[in-house]
Amino acid sequence: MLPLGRGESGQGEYGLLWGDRPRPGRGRPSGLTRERIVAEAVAIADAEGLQKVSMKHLADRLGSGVMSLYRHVPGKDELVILMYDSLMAGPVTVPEADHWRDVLIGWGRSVRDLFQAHPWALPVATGDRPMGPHEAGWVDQILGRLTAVGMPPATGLIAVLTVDCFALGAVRPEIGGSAESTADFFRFLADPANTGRFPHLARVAADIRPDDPVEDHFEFGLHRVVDGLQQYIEARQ
Amino acid sequence: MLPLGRGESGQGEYGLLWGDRPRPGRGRPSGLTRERIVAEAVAIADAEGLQKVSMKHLADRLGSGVMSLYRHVPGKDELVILMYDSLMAGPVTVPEADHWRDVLIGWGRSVRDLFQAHPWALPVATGDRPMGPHEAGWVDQILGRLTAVGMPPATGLIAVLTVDCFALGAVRPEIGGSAESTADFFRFLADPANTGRFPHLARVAADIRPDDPVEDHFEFGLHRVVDGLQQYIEARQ
DNA sequence: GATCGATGCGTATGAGATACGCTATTAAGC
DNA sequence: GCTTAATAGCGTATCTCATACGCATCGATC
Repeated sequence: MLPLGRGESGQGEYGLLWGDRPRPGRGRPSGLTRERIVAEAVAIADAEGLQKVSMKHLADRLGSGVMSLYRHVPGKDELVILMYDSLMAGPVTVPEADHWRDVLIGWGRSVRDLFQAHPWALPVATGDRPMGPHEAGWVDQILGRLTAVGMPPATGLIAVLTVDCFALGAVRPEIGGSAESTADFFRFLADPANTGRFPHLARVAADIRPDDPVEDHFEFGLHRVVDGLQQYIEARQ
Repeated sequence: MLPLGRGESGQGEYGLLWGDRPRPGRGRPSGLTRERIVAEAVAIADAEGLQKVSMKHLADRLGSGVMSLYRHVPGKDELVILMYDSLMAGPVTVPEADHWRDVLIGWGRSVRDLFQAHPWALPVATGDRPMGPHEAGWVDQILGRLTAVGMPPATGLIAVLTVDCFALGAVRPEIGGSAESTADFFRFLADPANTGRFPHLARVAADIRPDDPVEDHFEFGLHRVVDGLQQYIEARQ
């Protein structure tokens, strides 16, 4: 959560996230819409990477002129913010559960799934950005699910934050071709030439086993985090 | 960990991270060095943000021509990778401790401190990048500290990864002017106009207290993560 | 001192974001 | 129907950047 800028107050240029744009009566109706622009930009980023989202490329895809886009979004930076927030439109998909523990596990996996589907969004998420309405909606929904199974709201918020933070940090190695790279790295460490340089890493690399938790460290970590939260909560009751 | 590219094998352009460059006997000795370039780039990013690190700006600071830089780094993208890895040169600063628990806590705080000092590095860390030698060195050192106080190496690795992931995800709200923004956000939620839109968040916002864990959610989460790890490890013994 | 191999760097190129201003289009009011 | 105001679409120009290319320069080696 960073600058908010609802309406024209605050950061100004971020009013685009929260501001309700009035429907104009007069004037030419717009063929382009912000929604269409943002959706197409997300499609490009998903398929070709965020780097390939240029105003020109985007305009070509939409069959419009480059400068037309600026009638609907203030600039490229703001577009990226809108792209990110748009990912969290729609309902959170967390399986039904009777215990908050399982809700949190499901939430962590949802976050992972989101970033796996849109790898470009991870650096955006960790950059300086305002919290958008769709993101807030997601958090609100998951909070609702937690309170519905008996968790106090304030506790729910901190729990959601903690799981969210872990998921955000842990999803990077899950993205793209990292699995092979990790294996590559361990092979590299096993090479005698490098054993001396990183002795402790080399020792681990030497006796890694297929059933080792490193192999699925997202699930491993997720359960440890939830365990830790459970221990805290139960101790307070 | 992504493409490694040690030497010329693998990704090619990332050989710059691991490759030992030969000292040339002949030819003009270089006034510029990769180290100086990277250090100056880091200084710019720290002071003005990563966006302001342009080859021109950098060259001006170094008193050299723009194209001279390309004799020492292949390009801008690679420079950023080098900048990131350079942050982890030098020893890890984790206080002495007798129990692995405190080592992990100290490690988590070190990671936080690093990104607080260099906020631009967070999106770099979460982007697609190879693991560099300095980063590997950091992990190796902390692994050594853990094994020194009796933790099995394989367990140590997964524990370090888990804490690292949490810290990486949790450090963003700690950066820059986020504290005020969070407060702003809660004020926003308290506004009756928004209560209906995010009912659960609004309820929490209404009764947040100064001593609430949300106020220092990094420390809170860090301890929960380590609690969870401890529970797992003790259960296996 | 001649040579070779590396560095320093000016210039040119091309991509990208975006300010400006003109034109086209439509609803509202007459 | 005609005028007018408000808005969308967008071509052009400009500015910032990264970087390919090639020449000039410099020093250690021979």
